Amino acid sequence: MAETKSARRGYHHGDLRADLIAVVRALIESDGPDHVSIAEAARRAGVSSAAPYKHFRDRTALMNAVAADAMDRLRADMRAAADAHPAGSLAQISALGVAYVAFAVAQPGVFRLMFGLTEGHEDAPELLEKGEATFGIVIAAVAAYLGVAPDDPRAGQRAYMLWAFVHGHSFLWIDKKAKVSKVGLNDAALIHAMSDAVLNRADPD
Amino acid sequence: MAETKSARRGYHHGDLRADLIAVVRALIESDGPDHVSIAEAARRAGVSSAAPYKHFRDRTALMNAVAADAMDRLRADMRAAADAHPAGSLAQISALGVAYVAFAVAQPGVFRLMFGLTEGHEDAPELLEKGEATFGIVIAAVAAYLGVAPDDPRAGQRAYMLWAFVHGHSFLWIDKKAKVSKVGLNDAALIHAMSDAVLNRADPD
DNA sequence: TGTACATCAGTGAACGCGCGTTCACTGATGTAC
DNA sequence: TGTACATCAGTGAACGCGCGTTCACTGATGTAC
Repeated sequence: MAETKSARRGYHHGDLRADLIAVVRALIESDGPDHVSIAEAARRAGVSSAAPYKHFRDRTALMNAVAADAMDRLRADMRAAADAHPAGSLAQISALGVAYVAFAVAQPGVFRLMFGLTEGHEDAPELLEKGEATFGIVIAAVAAYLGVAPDDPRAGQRAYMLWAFVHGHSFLWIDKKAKVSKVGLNDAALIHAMSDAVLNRADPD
Repeated sequence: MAETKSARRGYHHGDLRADLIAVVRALIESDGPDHVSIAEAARRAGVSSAAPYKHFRDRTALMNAVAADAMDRLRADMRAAADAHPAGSLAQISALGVAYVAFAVAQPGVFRLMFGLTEGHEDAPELLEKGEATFGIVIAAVAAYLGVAPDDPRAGQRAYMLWAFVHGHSFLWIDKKAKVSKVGLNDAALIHAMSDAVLNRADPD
């Protein structure tokens, strides 16, 4: 939040737009993306229920802004994870998966907003683009590991297989549909084993 | 539906309970699980908005009944897929994955209801049990393939890896977050490649 | 075969609620002169 | 440095809406005799 509520002075808010995004993020985590109301967000920001409409056309626009912001943060996390390991190493690829799952577990509500079938995503091609840019990091790392060009279909296929796996693992976890502890492996070991299996064995061709 | 609306005669409905479940299933597919209202369901069943409360304690109970019903159908689909192939074959394991994804794609709304973080699932341990029974089919098939006992941790681990993969693949697909066509492999080939990789290569231990 | 009655699946009207959004407005701010 | 003014981020009251749920009721059905 740009300013705490108590720090707000006078008629103008300061940076209501940024504050609303922060407040909505918090609401999404506590209530779920579908139960967030603009009215409640305005209340939390200490502002009338009509004020948000000065910054966002409607509810959908606000939610999309939160999702776009989150996509940027996810990409930054993964970028950082990739940069922490040698390019083209298996460790780098595992680290990308670990970062993805960590993001989902730390911010499950926002993760659901980004990757669920959310109303208004059809009209926000920018979101899909941001998502593809993030996936591009994975493709590049996989291509480097395999020693092929990034546009080689094999890189895209293996990267997709890994993405689907960490995506499913994330959702099973945050939706409480599988007790991860039951599997008897920690997260990182599971992701590492999967990366190894997919990259050294998968032969779909 | 037990009776079509037009076939309904007189004061009593016939089998409102079953009809409501069918109507809600249809509403879930068209509007999404979170946008289903009891009022609308009652309207579609040709009944007053208070009638559903004779059969379900509240909205959550109705939704849970739909989810439980769907879990049974998913398990039956997977049972049938398993029975169509030799026990312990790779084809059997792939077929289980294909059946899972097919269910998700055919009934995305209900799939989301079953596997999303739905309100009231905490209080429906029966759902978790049904889910675990379904997953048990996969564990058994994997154990047979690996030639280990079903309670061998390796079977559970490999089965979970495969589950997470088809789960993620399903959600990316139905949530329109990845263009499956882009990967350049069809569904069955992708799942087969994954099963092969995980079962013949993964060495987490 | 006929009647009395208990059961309970339906009705329909009502409740309180919170929502998204619109509207004419007001007052704080920054800039041009 | 001081003043006039345009801008526009806020207000607060109002709207229409559909929801979940409750309530006292009514009438169809099946069973006991």
